[in-house]
Amino acid sequence: MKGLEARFGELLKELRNKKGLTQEELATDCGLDRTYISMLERGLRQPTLTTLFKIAEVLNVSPSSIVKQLE
Amino acid sequence: MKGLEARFGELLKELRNKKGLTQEELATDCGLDRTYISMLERGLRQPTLTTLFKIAEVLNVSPSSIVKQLE
DNA sequence: TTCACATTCAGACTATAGTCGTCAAACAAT
DNA sequence: ATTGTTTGACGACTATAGTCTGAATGTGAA
Repeated sequence: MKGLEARFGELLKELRNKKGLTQEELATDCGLDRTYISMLERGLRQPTLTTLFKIAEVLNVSPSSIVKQLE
Repeated sequence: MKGLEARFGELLKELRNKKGLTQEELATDCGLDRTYISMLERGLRQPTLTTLFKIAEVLNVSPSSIVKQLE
């Protein structure tokens, strides 16, 4: 079983691509750093709650739906 | 509108009490520190994803249901 | 090829998640 | 009043979330 961070990273990349955003666009819209988004997608970092909420808002999905896909 | 950390803290306290656990019992079952649980409940800290999952498991609720109550 | 854009990687940095030891406040029970 | 239990609060600490700059690598189109 893959780690939680890795699964979150894959999902994030998938959702971002579905919205047609680059990592940099997502980052600036979230008020986050470009390289940090890259690390999230590669499973090298995991978000805090508020970061999850910021990302979900920009991606137009509910934070809970993201979490649900990780369960 | 109250901050996300504060709302998470209140919810955590409510769920913990509903299960009849002390902060210390919850902490050891989660593999976390007692003082950290105290800080979470007081809204002084916010969890990362994996911490959210650990806590949810011990409380017998789904992580997404916790997040959903914060939206 | 070359140009432009997207992503990875690396290092140094700041902010905060999370630990640990301890003590005091609050609240029960006797 | 005292004993035990729970929680709050504190400072100091370690681990990691998150920033910043820049360079290397990839990708695709002209």
